[in-house]
This record gives sequence, structure tokens and C-alpha cells, in this order.
Amino acid sequence: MLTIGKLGQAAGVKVPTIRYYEQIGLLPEAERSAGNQRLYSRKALDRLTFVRHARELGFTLDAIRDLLSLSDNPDQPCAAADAIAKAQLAEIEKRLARLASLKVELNRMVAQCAGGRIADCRVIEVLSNHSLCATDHRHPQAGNDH
Amino acid sequence: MLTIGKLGQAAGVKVPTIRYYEQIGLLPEAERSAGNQRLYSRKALDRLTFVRHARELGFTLDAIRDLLSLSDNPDQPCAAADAIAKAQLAEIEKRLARLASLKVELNRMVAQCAGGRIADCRVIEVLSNHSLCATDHRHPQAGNDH
DNA sequence: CTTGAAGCTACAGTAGCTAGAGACATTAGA
DNA sequence: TCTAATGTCTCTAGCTACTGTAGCTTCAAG
Ligand SMILES: [Zn+2]
Ligand SMILES: [Zn+2]
Ligand SMILES: [Zn+2]
Ligand SMILES: [Zn+2]
Repeated sequence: MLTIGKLGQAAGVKVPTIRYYEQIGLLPEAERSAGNQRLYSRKALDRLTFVRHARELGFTLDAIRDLLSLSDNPDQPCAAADAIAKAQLAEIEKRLARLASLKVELNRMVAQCAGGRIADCRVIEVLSNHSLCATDHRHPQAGNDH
Repeated sequence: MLTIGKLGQAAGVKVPTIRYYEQIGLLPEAERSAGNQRLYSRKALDRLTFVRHARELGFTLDAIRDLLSLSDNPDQPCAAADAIAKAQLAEIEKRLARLASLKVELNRMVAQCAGGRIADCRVIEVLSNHSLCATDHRHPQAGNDH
């Protein structure tokens, strides 16, 4: 059995994050020692490692919740899990496309500025006026990365 | 003079968002009508349009605050504005790189799954075990996109 | 037995909004 | 002119996924 600190180290997750996951019901309530400290089994470590890896791949906690409960039913068909992964892939692709067009515009802005006064700054100018942009980078609904 | 609703329509910004911007001091306090409703000038519209465009390009509200105050001093050199834009570009590039590697992994996961039971699902398998990943997509600090 | 690290709970804060409640203002039509 | 519909007001709470704080208790090493 591991304490929360050891578990965190082993999984690469900070201690408060583990407690947070328990609080929101993503992880089951941990067993407690006589002195009320949380104790974790190896299985709990696997679960947390799964969570961490899915987070690193950008899945939301809600998606991870679903993935966890799917992975608890090994005999079920995996279509639901695949659908979640595909949705995540689509989301990532959407963000990639958006970021790519932002990059184009930012590059243009920065490259076109000659470095004079604010009054002549291309950065300020473009920010004031979208019609100076080359692409339609406009906000087709994004999510958050991290 | 425009009411807040007209202003929002003209700039493409929702009414509560305008009030929020005022509340956090990003926009100056608006004049008020006899009946205590906010009234905006054309200059206020320009300012809000600037904010919206900068948001669409992914700048944080803090960065926008700085850009706005820079743009109020047209005779100053524009180095500071350019630096903000360059930092934003760097940030976007960082996120792009990360998302690109996430995309690789998600694609692999999805492609490798044959669509059987959860027990054999490649999606679940990869999520359980990072060593099945092709790249090192690991979390080098990300931010959020819009 | 003492000390310091690690654990506990509970609450506040982050970014950038969004949504709702309940009251007042304005405007268009009958 | 009255009324109904829409718009606006303030205030509060909620969203994601944590992170940090305060003030305490427990545990392990020396
Ligand atoms: Zn410049
Ligand atoms: Zn633009
Ligand atoms: Zn599958
Ligand atoms: Zn991986």
C-alpha cells in the first residue's frame, strides 16, 4: 500500500490533484489508515496512471470518467471507447487548424512591422482591423488545451 | 451613441462580456443615460473591436490591456507591442507542436483498434501504457486556447 | 522523545467568460 | 396613452482542471 505522496510520485501527479480527483468522484474514495491517511493499492496506481496519460493526451475529465468505466467492463464492445477517442482526435484537429491560422496571422503581423512608432506599428494596425488579415481566423468555437 | 446591445452587435461581443470587460477594467466605465443605461461612443466601439480581434488571435486579456495602453501612446516606439506579439506567436507555436504530437498519438490509437472487445481495445491499452506511444507527447506545460 | 516531513480538511483563487434572478427602462403597436 | 415586449440594470453563482493557503494531525527517523 502506498501513501498519497508515494502514489503521486509514482504516477507523476501532484498530491492535491489526487485529492481533487477523489473529490469529484473520478477516483474512488481511498482506504484509510488508523490515523485517517489515505492508502492506495497497486490497482489504484494503475488507475491514476491511466488518468494521467489520458490527461496528457488532452482528454477531458468527463471523457476520462467514461473511459475508466468502460475499461472496467472488459467484455463489452469497444465502440464507445473508440468514439470517445475519435471525438478527441476531431477536437484536436479543429484546434490545430485554428492555431495554424493564428500562427499565419501573427507571423505576418510581426514580420511586417518595421519597428518604428506605435502610430505606424503593423501589430497595432492589424489588431485594430481584421480586414488586414490574410485568413479568416475567426473563432469557430474552440476548447481549451493544456 | 450606442446602447450596450447595439455596441455588442456592432463589435460581435456579447453584452455580458462587455460588462465583464468593464468590471475588470479592460474597458473604461461607460457613460450613462438618464435611466442609468450604458452609452458608448464610436471610439468605444473601436476599442472593443480591437479587444475582440486580439482575443480572436489568442491574446490574453492581460496582454490586451498592455496593447491597449500602448496604442494610446502613438508616439512611443513600438518595441513593446512587437514583443507582446512575438511572445504570443511563440506561445501559439508551442501549442501547435504539442497538439501535433497529440494528433499523431490519437491517430495511431484509433487506427490500430480493430473494434472488438474492450479487453483488446487498442485505445484503452495505449491509455493504460505510455510506452505504447510513438512520441513523447508529455506535457511540457501548456496553456489554453481560446 | 523530539523534530520535521508528510498528511488531513476546508476554503479561496486562477482565466474568461456564461447564465440566472428580480427589478427598472425604453420602445413599438393598438 | 396604455400596454406588452424587449432591453438593460446589479448581483451572484457556475464552468474546467486544478493550485495554493491556513491551521491542524500523524508518522518516521534519529
Ligand atoms: Zn511594431
Ligand atoms: Zn483578423
Ligand atoms: Zn477499440
Ligand atoms: Zn503516451
